[in-house]
Amino acid sequence: MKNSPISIETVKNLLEAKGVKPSFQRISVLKYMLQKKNHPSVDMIYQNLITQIPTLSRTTIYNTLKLLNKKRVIASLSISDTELRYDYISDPHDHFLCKQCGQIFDIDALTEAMEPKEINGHDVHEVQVNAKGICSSCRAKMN
Amino acid sequence: MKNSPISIETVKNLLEAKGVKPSFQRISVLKYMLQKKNHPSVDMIYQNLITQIPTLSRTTIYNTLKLLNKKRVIASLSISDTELRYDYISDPHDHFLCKQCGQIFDIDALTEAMEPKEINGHDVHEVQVNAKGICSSCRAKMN
DNA sequence: ATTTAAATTTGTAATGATTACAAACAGAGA
DNA sequence: TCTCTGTTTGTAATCATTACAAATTTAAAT
Repeated sequence: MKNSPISIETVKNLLEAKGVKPSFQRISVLKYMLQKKNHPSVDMIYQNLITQIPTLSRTTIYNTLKLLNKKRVIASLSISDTELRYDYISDPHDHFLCKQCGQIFDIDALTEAMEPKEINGHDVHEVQVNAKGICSSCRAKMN
Repeated sequence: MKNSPISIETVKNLLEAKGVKPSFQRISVLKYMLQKKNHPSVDMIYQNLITQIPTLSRTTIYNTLKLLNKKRVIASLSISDTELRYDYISDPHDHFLCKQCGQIFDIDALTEAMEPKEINGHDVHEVQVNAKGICSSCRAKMN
């Protein structure tokens, strides 16, 4: 999980382009996601940012993620049994969740551009493909 | 959501075939799922069965679903943001969740038998394809 | 049938993620 | 500076799920 350095300015522009007023907290949350690329939970974000923003509230993370989700900057992943995870919206791809360590990995889309707008008369807004199992690193440790 | 009548005996045999001791509560839970085909939450099952089994405990539903899941009789669906839903394991198919009413519909598999055993070195145990949007019935009501 | 052991069910308390809500705060304009 | 609006914060409430131990049921053995 290497960190890609990303400037505040870049994140700020990104938020403005999506119609989100770029507050310090919002920039921090999105910057974290863009750099870590780790499909974080609310708590992963909170635990990391609280070291830099001592006054940060968990509620702000919830508010921010809900807003960014509504503005289609990030997607919420219903892949874990216990908590929502979030992902910056970029090229289409699928996800693999390790049931052992909880890490989520990007994987190539398992099927070609499957984005029907309608199924059986229902309006389709999104389709997510979730694989689950044991990641290579955890399998190695199990020997 | 029409109820297919299913005999106790049928459910009992099904459980035994999967190595699950067919207690009254377990039969009741699985019979409910087979008849309703509604991908229920714990609470949906509980609210229905409590009318027939006044002593029923929610914990029993949790225990039963966990056991049936382990024995591969049912699958747990991470599709709702708020609660786990469960589905009897039969022919491969995908799911559509209505974000308005919360109903889950079976849909034809969006892609052909996509069950890789390995992706990027990770062991894959299961793949779920989840569509979300607004169901036809809810859309009609929104006019 | 009685006794015993094991498995199942039940009820209550704890945990943990998320939401509700109102007070505190910050920034933009007049 | 004052005011208005939007943002952030902290606390309390809610809700799904799990932990756990007591009570009950079942099956086996005598």
